[in-house]
Amino acid sequence: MEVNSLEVRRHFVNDLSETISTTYSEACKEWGTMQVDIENSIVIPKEEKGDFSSSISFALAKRAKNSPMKIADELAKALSKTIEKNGVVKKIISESGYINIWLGEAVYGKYVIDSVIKEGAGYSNSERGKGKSVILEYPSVNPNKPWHIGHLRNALLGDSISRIMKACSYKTEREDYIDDLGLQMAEILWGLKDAKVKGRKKYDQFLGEEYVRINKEIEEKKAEGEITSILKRMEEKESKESKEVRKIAERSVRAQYETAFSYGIYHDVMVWESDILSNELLKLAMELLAKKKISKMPKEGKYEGCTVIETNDADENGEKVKVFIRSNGVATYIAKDFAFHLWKFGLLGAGFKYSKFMEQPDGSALYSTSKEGEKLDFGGVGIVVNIIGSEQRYPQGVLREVLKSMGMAKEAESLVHIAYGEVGVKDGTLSGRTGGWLGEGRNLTADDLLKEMQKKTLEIVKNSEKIKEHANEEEIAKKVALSAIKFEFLRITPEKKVTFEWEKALDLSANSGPYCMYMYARASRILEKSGSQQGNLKLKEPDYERITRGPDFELIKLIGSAQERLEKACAEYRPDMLADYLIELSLRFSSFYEKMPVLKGEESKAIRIGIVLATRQVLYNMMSLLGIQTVEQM
RNA sequence: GGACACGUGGUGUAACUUGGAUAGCAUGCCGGCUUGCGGAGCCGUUGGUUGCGGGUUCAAAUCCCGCCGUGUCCGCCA
Repeated sequence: MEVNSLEVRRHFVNDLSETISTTYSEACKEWGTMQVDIENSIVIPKEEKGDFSSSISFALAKRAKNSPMKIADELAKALSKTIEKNGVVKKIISESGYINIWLGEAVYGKYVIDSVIKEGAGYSNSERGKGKSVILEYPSVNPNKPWHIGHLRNALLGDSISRIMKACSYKTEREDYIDDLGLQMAEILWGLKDAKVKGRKKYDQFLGEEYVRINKEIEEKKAEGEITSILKRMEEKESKESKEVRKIAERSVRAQYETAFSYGIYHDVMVWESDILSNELLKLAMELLAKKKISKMPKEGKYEGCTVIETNDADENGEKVKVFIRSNGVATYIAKDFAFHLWKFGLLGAGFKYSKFMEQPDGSALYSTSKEGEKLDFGGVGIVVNIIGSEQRYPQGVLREVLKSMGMAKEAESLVHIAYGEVGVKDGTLSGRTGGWLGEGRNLTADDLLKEMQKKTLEIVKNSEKIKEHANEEEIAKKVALSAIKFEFLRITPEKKVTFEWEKALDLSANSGPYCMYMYARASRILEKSGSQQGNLKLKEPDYERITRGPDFELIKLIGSAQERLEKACAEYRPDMLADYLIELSLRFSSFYEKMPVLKGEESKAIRIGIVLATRQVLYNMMSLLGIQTVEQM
C-alpha cells in the first residue's frame, strides 16, 4: 500500500464528511453534499498546529446554529473514534475552531520511505493523464535568427511541461512549428542573394545578423513591393523560391537545434507551414468551414472576394470579421493556424507525410513533415497545449471561438494556451528586425547565455576541492550552468514578465538550481560514506520509531507530498511550482542534516540514512522534471 | 475606444482558481557559526497599512464594484 499526503487527505475528507453527515444530519440536508467544501477546507497548517487541518466548522456554524469552536470540538471527538489501529493518524484535536490531525511519525515515515525506495525514479509519478494524449507546441521560432533568451524561456517551459505531463501518464507529442513561408523568410530571400557565411559563425547567427542588415536595406530601397511578390511565389508549388526558402530554413533550423540540444531540449516532430499547404490541409479546413456555413464570402463591401469568419468581439471600428482567405486568394496566418489545429485534434480526416529529419543526441528520432514520405501516427490528440507569448492571446482566442462555433466544444475546451510573459531587457527590446538581441561582445542569445554561464561555473568548479575526478570538470560545469539557467527561467510563474540582466543572471548565489544540485551531491556523499546503496537499506533494519517530531519528520512529510505537488503543477501547467518544491526540499534537507547527524546518529543512523536516500531520490525526480541533471560531486 | 495580463518588505517572488490561525521563501543589510556526515553551507536580526478607495463576510492578498499605474493585443502582417 502506498501512503502519501494525497491518500491521507482523501481519508481525512471521507472520514470528515461521514462524521459530519451523521452528527449534523439536519444541516447537511440543506447543504447537500459538502464534499467539495470539505476538500477545500483542508490545508497544511503551521508545524506546531498539526499535519493537516480543516476549517469546515466555520462554514458549518451557521447551518448547525452552533459556534465553530463547539462544532470543531464535537467533530474532533467523533473523528478520534475513527482513527484506525494502523496508526497513520495518531491524534485528532480541535483548536479555536480548526480540526487538526497529527500523523504517526513511525507509521507514516515507514510508508513514505518504503515507497520511495520501492518506486525509485517512478516515485511521485501519477496516473491522472492515463489514456489521454497531448500535443505540445514549442518554441516555434522563425528560422531567420538564432534563439534569443525569450525563445529560450518558451522552449524551457515547453520542455518542462512535457516532462511533467509525461510523469503524469499523458501520452505526449513534442512538436515544433516552422514558419518557412512568412514575411521574415521572404525578406531573407530578397536580401541574402549570393551572400556566403563569413567566418565560422553558426548559420542561425549569420542569418540573424543578415536579417538586421536586410531590413535597413528594404527601408532604404523601399522594396516592400518586391517582397510581396516573393512571398506569393514562395507559396507556389514547385517554384524556385519555395525550394530555395525551404533549403535556407532547414539549414537554419539545424543550427537552432544545436542550441536546443545543448540545453537538452528535444522534439518528436516538426511541422512546416509549407507542408500545411502542400498536403492540402488548408483546403480541407476551408471546405469544412464552408460546409458548416461558418465562413462567408461577401459579394460586396470592404471584404469583397475574401473568405471571412464572423467573431463575437468587435474591434475598435466595430468590425466583427476575421479574414481567412484574402481577396487575392492567399491564406492569412490565422487560416493556416486553424487548419493546423484541426489536424492536431484529428478533425480533418487527413494528415501529413513525414520523413526522418535527424537523430537527436539522446538517441530519439526527430521527424519532419515533408512533401514525400511515409504516413505516421502524429496528431489526432485530445489535448493541445501551445506555448506561445501572451501577446498572442487574441488569435488563440479566435481559434477557440471558431472551434466552438463548429460545434467542437470539447476541443475548444482542450485547447490550452500557455501565455507566458515576454522576456525584456532593461533598455530596448529583443526584436529580430532591429537586432535588439545583438549585444557588445556577448549577444542576448541562448548560445551566449550558456557560454557565459559555463565560463563562470567552470571557474568555480576548478577551485572546488570536493571534486576528485578533474577530468569531468567541463561536464560538471556545464550541468551546473544549465541548472542555474533553467531554474532561473522556470521558477517564475509563466504569466509574469521577466527582465533579463546579465549581472542578475550570472549571480549564482541568487539561483537555486545549483543549490539543489549541491544538496543532491551532499546526500550522495553521505550515502557513499555510509556504505549504503538503495538495495541494502533493509539489511540495516531502520528503526522507524526513532523518527521524531523534528526536522526529520518535516522532511518526510515534504517527501510524501511529492505526488500531490506534481499533480497540481501538471493541472495548472506550472513548472514553477516544482521549482518551489525543490527549494523547500533542499532547505529542509539542509536543516535536517545540520541538526541530526546521520553517520553519527548511533541507533538512529539507519533510519536517517533512509531519509537521506529518499530525499536524494525525490530531489533527482523533481530536478529531472525541470530538465536539470544531477552530479555526484561539485 | 474595447479586451486581457500584471501591481505583495530595498530587490526578486509565493499564496489568489477553492476566502480561514502570526502574508511564506529567497536575496540584500546587520550579527553569529568551521579540530563537526561537504562553508556553493547553517543559525539569528532587520524589513510589508499585499497599488488606492469602497463593499460582502464571523473572517479578505484572495470574492464583488470603482479608480490609479505598467504592459500587451484588437491588420486582406506573421
